[in-house]
Amino acid sequence: MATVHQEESIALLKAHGLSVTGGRKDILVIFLSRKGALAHADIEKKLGARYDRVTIYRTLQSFVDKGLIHSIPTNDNSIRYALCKDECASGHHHDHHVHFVCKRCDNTYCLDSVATPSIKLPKGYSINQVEMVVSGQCPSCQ
Amino acid sequence: MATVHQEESIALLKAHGLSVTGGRKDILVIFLSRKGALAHADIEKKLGARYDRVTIYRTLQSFVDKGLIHSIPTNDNSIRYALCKDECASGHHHDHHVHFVCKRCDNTYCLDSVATPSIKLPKGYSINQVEMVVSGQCPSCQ
DNA sequence: GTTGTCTTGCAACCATGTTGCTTTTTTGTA
DNA sequence: TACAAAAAAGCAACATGGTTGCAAGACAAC
Repeated sequence: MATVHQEESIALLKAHGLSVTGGRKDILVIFLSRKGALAHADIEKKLGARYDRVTIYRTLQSFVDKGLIHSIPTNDNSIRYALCKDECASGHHHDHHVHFVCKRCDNTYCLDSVATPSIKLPKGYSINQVEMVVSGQCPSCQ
Repeated sequence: MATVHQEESIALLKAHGLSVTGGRKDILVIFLSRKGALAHADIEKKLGARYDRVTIYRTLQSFVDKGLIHSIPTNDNSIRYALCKDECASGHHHDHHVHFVCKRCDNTYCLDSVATPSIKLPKGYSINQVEMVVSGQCPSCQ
C-alpha cells in the first residue's frame, strides 16, 4: 500500500513538472493515503520533525501552484488543502467545488462528484467561482 | 447619519443583552455604516489606536456569541464578519448563507436575499449547514 | 562526474489570535 | 444618588500560522 502511494507520488510529481525530493514524496503520500483535507499542522504532525516547517509551507505552495492540491475556505483561521482530482489536474478551472466538513470528527472531504447547483444573484454581480461548504455528519460518524 | 447609527447600535446592543460601552458602540457603528464584511484588521484600522487589539477581538467574539454578527469562511487565513440581518438576530438558525467576494475590490457581501439551492450529497452524509462563497465582480466594479 | 538550477534548513520576522490578571466602567439596586 | 456586583477594557505575555532572505545541500540534465 505504502509502496503504491510512493510510486504514485513520484509519477504525480514528475507529471506536474516538480522535482522529486524526499519531502515532496512524503507529503504527497500523506495526501494520497488519506481522503480528508489537511491543514499544515496536520502534515507537520504526521511528518514528525523530519522536515522544516518552512519546507512544508513551500512544498504546499508549490503543489497549489502546479495544480496538485487546492485550498479550501474554512471558518477558522487555517488553510486546508485537498488533493485535486484528475479533472482539476488536467487543467480544468477550479470554478466550482463542494466541500463537506464533519462537525463530529472535524474531517473535511472534497466532494468532486457533487455538482454545484446553479444560483441566481441580484443584478450586477458576475460569477467566476462558486465554493460550497456543507457541514453536518459524515458517513463514518452517523 | 452617524447619529442614527449611533442610536441604532445602542438599541441593538441592549436588545442582545450586551452592556453598552464605547468600544462596542463604535465597532457596531462601523458595521452599520458599511455594507461589506469586515476582518479584525479592517476594524482596527478604522478605529485607529482608540482601543486595545484584545478588546476588539473580545468584542467581535461577544457579537458572534449573541448573534449580532456571523463569521464568513474565506480562502485566506483571516476571519471575516458580517452583520446578521433581522431574521438571524431573531433566533433563526444560520443554516444557510451566500457570500459574495469581489475579486477586484476584495469586498465581501452577505447576500441574504439569495436562497441557497438544494443539494444532493452521496449517501450517508447529513446536512446541518450550507455556506456558499461566490466570487466574481460586484456591481460597483463591473 | 560536473555544472547550473531548484530545494532545504535556519534564523528572523510579521500577522493573527488567545489567556491571565488587574484596573476601570457598567449596571442594577438600595 | 451612591454602592456593590458583574462585566468590559487594558496590558503583558504567549501561541500559532505564515513569510522572507540567505547560505548550504540535493537534484537534474548534459
